[in-house]
Amino acid sequence: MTFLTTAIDYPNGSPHIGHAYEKVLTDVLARYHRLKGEEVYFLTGVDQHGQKMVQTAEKEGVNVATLAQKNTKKFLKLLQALDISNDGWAETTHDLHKSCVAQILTDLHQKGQLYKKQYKGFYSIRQEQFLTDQERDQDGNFGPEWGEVEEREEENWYFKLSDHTAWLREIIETDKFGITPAFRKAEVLNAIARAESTDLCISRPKERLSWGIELPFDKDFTTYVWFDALINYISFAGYQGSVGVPPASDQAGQTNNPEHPTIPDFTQLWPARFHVIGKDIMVPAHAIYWPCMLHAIGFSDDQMPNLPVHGWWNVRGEKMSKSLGNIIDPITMVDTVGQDAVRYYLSRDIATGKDSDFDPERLYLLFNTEMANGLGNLLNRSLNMTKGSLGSELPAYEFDDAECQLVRDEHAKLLAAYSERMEQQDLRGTLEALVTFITAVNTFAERTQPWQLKKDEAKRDQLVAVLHHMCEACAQASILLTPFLPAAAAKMQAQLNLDSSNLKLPDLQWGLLKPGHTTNKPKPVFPRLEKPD
RNA sequence: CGCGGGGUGGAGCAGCCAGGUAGCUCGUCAGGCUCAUAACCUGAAGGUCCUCAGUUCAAAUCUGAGCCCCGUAACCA
Repeated sequence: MTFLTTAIDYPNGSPHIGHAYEKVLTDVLARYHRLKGEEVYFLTGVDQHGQKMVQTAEKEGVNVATLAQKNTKKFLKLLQALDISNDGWAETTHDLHKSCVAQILTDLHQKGQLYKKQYKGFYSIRQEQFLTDQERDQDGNFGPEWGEVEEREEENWYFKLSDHTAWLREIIETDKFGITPAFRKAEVLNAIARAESTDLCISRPKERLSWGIELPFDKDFTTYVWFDALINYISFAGYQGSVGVPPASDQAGQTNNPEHPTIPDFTQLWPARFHVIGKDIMVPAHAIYWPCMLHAIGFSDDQMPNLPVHGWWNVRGEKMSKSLGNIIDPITMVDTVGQDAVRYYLSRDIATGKDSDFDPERLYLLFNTEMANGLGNLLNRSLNMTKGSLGSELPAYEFDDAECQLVRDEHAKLLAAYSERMEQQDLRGTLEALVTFITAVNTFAERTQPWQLKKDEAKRDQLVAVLHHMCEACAQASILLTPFLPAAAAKMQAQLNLDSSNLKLPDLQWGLLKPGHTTNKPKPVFPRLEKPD
């Protein structure tokens, strides 16, 4: 089974376009793997514990559990708005997760991977962590990024991270723990060098923080939020038999995928094919803590996940932030331009791994030119001519020529490029290949001029061939578009009268529309977006 | 400071890891078509791939030096 996850979001605020991006990116990958015929389990969720949740709740004057619940709903709403096809849903306050974390802590404690230590040092209240000399700047001071720093003496529990760093370096260098793009891998290796000698403090005294998971062997402490959150990737995947009914991933109290009402068998899921994450949580959490935790728990080298690290959407070259007031609300965006346009833009206008600028102008432009004018118009003109010239029926035909052959060649090229690009998580390149194909088919129409062929009864066989190639091309394109725009692809298929339910990528070949196939009434699938103002 | 990203025709970006006719979307100019969502197609103009040096038969791509821009508090993918 192919197991894909997103990072779990921190619900101390509303989701923004970056959250939406990670969901769409992972959803496209999940749907792609399903299209390949793989059984997929796609997990996403929320990380509800931690000091910052408590702080936000205090600021808003509400109970922290209430806050978590309220904001979690917003993230669930986002999944619906974007038609995210997650199979599982992780909430770290769920009992199933808490007991799994407790079991792991107990286990690590017994293995001697955890120890208690008195530590006196400088503590950043903002970052909730002790600072070491490595955090000092060249003048020996702690920079403003740490906020208020105070000297504090405290007893805490530590995880022997340093036991695993040499091993970690090895599996990253040998790509057993895959990190992409390549420049991120270099960054992680660099970060290991800096963090090699320090262990990870995994507890917070309960009097300071009680919102979290209690250490099972020392009731005076709460588990550090990352040590808790990262475990969601296995707790909600059935690790240590944590089977049972997971939390509901929609507001009707159902999991999104009725095929997976309970958590599947862990041995079939692990290792995760991908943990899709953002660049900000790569170091240290996902690229250092997490593999070391897995190693300490006892996972072998070939049971390590892969880490595709995506970039950020900026706004006018600036980082998106609440203080700049340039946050883009994905749900408003979907309400304005529709789910298809948002999914298309988020897939189309960013190179996976890099940053990009979120530019509404480009969203309109790309969607209108490539989907409305390109694919949508192609489908519309194909169906219209089939209806007007052939009474919506595509009978058998004999005709073939170089132009027809060219369309089939372009289709073969598309199939090759599609898989190649998708295997590299290059959504943008994949869509570019699709657009190239669409253009080729539009060119085919210009050259063969079916509207002229129609006038000559002697050329009817050629007309049938041309229209079949056009409709067939649309059918093919609709299948390949499914991971990106599932709703639009389904509409296309309805108009083409194509049942795609059992179609898988490996056996996708030219000839989906058999002789005698009838098409349905055309109606624009991608209405052009009218720019506001 | 250190760490990281970037500098590619008018705009925005791929390509660089695994050197070998510089690619994509838009824009501009000229033309064609009329089946279609005022959509589609063709042709053209436009580039010292930041600079310098090096390696090489060959460098946007590798190496070294330099210049410039951005990120590296919080909110947060």
